[in-house]
Parts: sequence; structure tokens; C-alpha cells
Amino acid sequence: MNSQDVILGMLMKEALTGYQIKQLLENVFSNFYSSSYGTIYPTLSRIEKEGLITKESVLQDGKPNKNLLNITPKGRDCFNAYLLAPLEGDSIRKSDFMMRLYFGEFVGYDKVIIWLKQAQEESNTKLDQLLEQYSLYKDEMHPAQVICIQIGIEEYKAKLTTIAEGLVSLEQLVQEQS
Amino acid sequence: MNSQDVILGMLMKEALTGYQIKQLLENVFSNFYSSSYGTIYPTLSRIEKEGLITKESVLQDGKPNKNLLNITPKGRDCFNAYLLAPLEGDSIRKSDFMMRLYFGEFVGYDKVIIWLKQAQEESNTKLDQLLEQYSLYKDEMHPAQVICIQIGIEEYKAKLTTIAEGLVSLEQLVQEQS
DNA sequence: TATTTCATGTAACGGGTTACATGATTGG
DNA sequence: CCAATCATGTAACCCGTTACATGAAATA
Repeated sequence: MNSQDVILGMLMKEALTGYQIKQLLENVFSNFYSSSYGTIYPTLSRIEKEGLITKESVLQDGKPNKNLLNITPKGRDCFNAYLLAPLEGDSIRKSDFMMRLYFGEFVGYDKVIIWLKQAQEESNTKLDQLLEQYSLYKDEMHPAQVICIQIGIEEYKAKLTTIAEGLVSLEQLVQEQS
Repeated sequence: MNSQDVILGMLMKEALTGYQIKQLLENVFSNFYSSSYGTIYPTLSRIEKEGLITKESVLQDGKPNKNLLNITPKGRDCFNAYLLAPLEGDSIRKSDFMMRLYFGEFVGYDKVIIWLKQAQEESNTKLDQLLEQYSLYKDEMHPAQVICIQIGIEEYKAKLTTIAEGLVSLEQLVQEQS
């Protein structure tokens, strides 16, 4: 799975602009993918040359012109080939938060508590976003999409529960010290 | 957080070889970090030149010589500076599995079921590893480390539960079709 | 005898991010 | 009037992986 696969997948249902692709990545896909303009636009140029998409210039008044990207039959073939390829090993996660927890012995409990609370806040925000997405679109989503979003929701819930329990146990340890 | 921070952190408690660092990454840290020899050895060379670690050659008979890496006071300062720096935004996850679920509408239920089962197996393996780590070392681990591993465990449990439920609902849909 | 484990390293390649550059409109 | 939103793109850089190279001992 790379940027090309993801972009082609997004264009399977409707034509989009590079800007909209970035929006979708941030809103809908942020739980399992991310990409920047520095990747998106060069990728779009490349796959246009390769004949996987076509650019359609749309003039707008009041707003800058935009390039609406359409997927070609060749592009559809390419995306389907990705879906037929073997499932790639699970996600690459690099979590600074988890790393710091692991090295928690080198800082005071107070610091660990701060990290936990920060992670708690962040996860809460992410969970809320997922829950909103879920309630808004669950009726029109494909069953597989529903499972995808449910996994995200349940993972965040589990993380939050465990963080909360961890906070309780740490705060108890702090009290015992004083 | 980068390879340097992680390596220095590992050396805080004991001297290790590059090979052992790789082992630790695969066994203990694999849930929130990964790195290859192509990163580890060049990083070790660089931070040795920078005076953060020292190499100590240990001759072994029957086995190749090994370079035992010791962290220097400067290296310790450097690692502590990392711990004092602001917590970096949550992990970058790129999950092919989740991406495919999201695009599930473009394949049959049977394919989605295969993907779910594959992810189930993989997560089961990972969960078992974490559970084993937990039962083996939980008594000698720092409370923060315990929380770290608990988060991993609970996330995998949540994922597995949701996948299992998803499988049930999909298999029902397949039956209704036929 | 063949594979795994221990052990260290390099070179080519790929993929991606950050920061920069541009510029008009809309809303607070 | 200032910030945010819409909109597209480039260039330098960084970090990392893959594959290769070497080689001995233990294990199956």
C-alpha cells in the first residue's frame, strides 16, 4: 500500500481535487494513513503521465481554478490489482507516547502522569471524531467500512480505559510516597 | 523520537551490542517501534563519533567478536533531554488492513472475510507475545512500563473482539445472499 | 549437510516530510 | 484588517528499508 493505491481508491467513486484528497486523508483516513501535499501532488502528476488518471481543469470565480482528477479504466485496473495483492503486514506504528512510558523509570511519576493525561486528551479527541463519523455515516457505509471504523473506536476506548486505570494506580503511588 | 533516542534509552540500564539492540526491538519494542540493521549500525557509528557512547570490543571464542556499547555521561544528558522535550504527536500508523477494509465495497464479502481472518491471526500472535511478556516480567517492571504493555494488550483485545463481531455479521450477510 | 544463530557492517534506493512560494476570497 | 480557507505546486532534505557481503559455530 502506498500513496498511489490510496489516491486511486479515493477516486474510484468520484472525481476529486488534490486539495480534497488531502482533506479526506485528514478527516476520514487519519486513523490509518497520512500524507502531505509534498507527496500528493507529485504522485498525481506521475500517475497522470502513466495514464491512471486524467486532469480536468475547472474554472471557478472567486476561487482559484482546480484540477478535478478522474480515474481512467487503466487506473481502475491498477487499483484492483492492489486489492488482489497479498495483504501487507500490519501497520508500522511508531509511538513516542508508548516509548516514553517504557522509559518511565528514568523520570518521576509526575512526568509520567503528564504524558498519560496528554495522550488521554489526544485519544479523546480522536475517539470523538470517529464517533461522529460513525453516527453520521454508518447507515450509508459498506459493512466493511463499518468494521473499519468500529475497530478504530474500540481501540481508542481500550486505550483510554487503560490510561485511566493507569492514572489511578500512579496517583495512588504518588500519595503513598508523600 | 528517533533511533538515537531509542538506542540511548536502551543503553541507560546496561551495555548492549548492536545485535542485542535489534533483538530487543523485535521482542520488546515491536509494539511501538521498529528499526533495521541498516539504521542501527550507522546510528551507532555516528553517536560514537559524537561521544554519546563508547565501543568496547569483547573477544569471544567460538563466536564472532562483539562490540559492547556503553553510554557516556554526555549520552545520558542527551537521552534526558529527549525525555524533557515535548511529547511528540501520536504514532504514525499506516495500516494496509484498515485501508482495505475501508475499500471493502470494491471486493466481495469473501475477500473481506479473508482479510479479517488474516488480521485476526496476526493480532492473536501479537497479543500472545504481549501476554507472555506481561506474565514473565510484570513483577520487575516499573509501573509506567506495566501501563505501556497493558495498553498494547487491551488494544489488541479490542481489535480482536471487533474483528470477531465483524466476521459474524459478514458471514450472516453472505448466508442471506445465497 | 543444511539451516539457524550470533555478529557487524555497507550501498543503493525509495519514500516521505518540511518548508517555501503564490494568491485570491471569505468570515470574524 | 487579519486569519482562515481554497488551491497547487517545488526543492531540499532526512530517514529508513532492502539487499548484499562475510563468516564461524551450533543445532537439527
